[in-house]
Amino acid sequence: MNKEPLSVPLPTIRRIPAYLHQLQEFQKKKVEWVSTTDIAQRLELKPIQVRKDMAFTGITGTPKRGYKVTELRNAILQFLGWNNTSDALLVGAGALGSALLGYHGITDHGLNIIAAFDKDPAKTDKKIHGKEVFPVHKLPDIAARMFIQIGIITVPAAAAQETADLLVESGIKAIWNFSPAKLKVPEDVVVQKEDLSAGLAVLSVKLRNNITNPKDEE
Amino acid sequence: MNKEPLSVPLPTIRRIPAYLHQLQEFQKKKVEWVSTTDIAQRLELKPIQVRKDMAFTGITGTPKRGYKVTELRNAILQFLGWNNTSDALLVGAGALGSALLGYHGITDHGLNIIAAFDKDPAKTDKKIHGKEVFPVHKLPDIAARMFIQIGIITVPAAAAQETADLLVESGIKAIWNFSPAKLKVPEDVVVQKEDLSAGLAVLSVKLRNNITNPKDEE
DNA sequence: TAGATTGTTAATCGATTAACAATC
DNA sequence: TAGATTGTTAATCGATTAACAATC
Repeated sequence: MNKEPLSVPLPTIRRIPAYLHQLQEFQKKKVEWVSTTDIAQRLELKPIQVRKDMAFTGITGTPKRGYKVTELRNAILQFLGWNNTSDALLVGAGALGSALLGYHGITDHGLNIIAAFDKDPAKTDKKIHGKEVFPVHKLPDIAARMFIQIGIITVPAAAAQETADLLVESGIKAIWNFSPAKLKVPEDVVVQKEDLSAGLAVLSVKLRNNITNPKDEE
Repeated sequence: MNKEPLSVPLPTIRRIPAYLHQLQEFQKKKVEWVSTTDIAQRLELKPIQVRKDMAFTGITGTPKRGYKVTELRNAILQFLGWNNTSDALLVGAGALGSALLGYHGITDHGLNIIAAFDKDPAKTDKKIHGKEVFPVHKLPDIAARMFIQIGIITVPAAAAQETADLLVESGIKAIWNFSPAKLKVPEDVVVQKEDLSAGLAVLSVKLRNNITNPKDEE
């Protein structure tokens, strides 16, 4: 049954980086053991949920003491594949693309952006935050030569599908899509859509509810 | 029972901007009627799910024909409160903050970033993408005078809580938090955490699964 | 008209939470 | 030791999906 690894619930996967963040804080403070009660309190979650999530990393704790901080951290890095960084290419050197190029700490998340691409000649053949920006026609060659697996799309919606097609042709196997467009890709390519507007929608609705029903703390 | 408005499922709220995007595409093409089958197909969702979600906007369709594009679009804008834009302030004029300042189309999402703030004097008293960047000590006065309700945090994790405190003191009621820190705020302030690392974690796990189990398309 | 699509009610599925025995 | 915390099994909750009568 090759479906086993996929069976980790999506909400669990999404919470795991927050656990990692906490564990790194504990590690900085030289704390050796941590309980799910500690972690849950900091993240405003229920201890039982943290415990259930932790189980997916394969680490077992010890009753009364909790988990070893370092061991748990390493297990999470392993689980996410963030212990060694993967190379990635970014297409679309606009405002958002530049931000990702300049985002230190993205390497802590297992990603190393090698270079950027843009079809606007005004943006190419210079560096943004120390990364070279190439004309987009150079992408297939560079991607293939370096066996890049991950592509990041930060182009406008209208250009997103053609960008995805180009990445796929160039051998990319995973796309981090920051455009609002739904991408069509072959089944062996995974896409993760990062949708700011979804988050903003939640904020908008929460704000409206809070104004309409003050003190509604449930 | 004042809990009623909150009872819209969170996943529904997150999907709604994607529906809006599709409806605007249809509107551009001068399409008058749209069915949930159409929308679902474009977003790779089930029609029944789209129909269930639409019900929360209060709009009813007509059997055999579907929904009126314009009517549905307006209902969604109304539902999200994106029909008139709210003013917002942004704190942290680094790479990500600059990106948000330069992000056209954020006004389509009901947000109008009035100004930015930073505590680094090197970044202040100039404009980024046409928006003034002020020293952070000027925030309370500007926020109060303009009755700003929304604050955007794009500072590093270490400075996130103090930024949140400042925003709250200045009368902000909603915080869009792009830092990995969990913020403590009074109960009448809503926080939406935007967590890139959660998305990247999902991508990492999907990629690993796809490599380990090729052809696993389910 | 016939067929596609809606809205509603019920069934299923999956994630969260609770309960509790085991234990360092 | 006593008490806190783990891991497991069961119960609950909420969202998704299915079924289907109503209908333009």
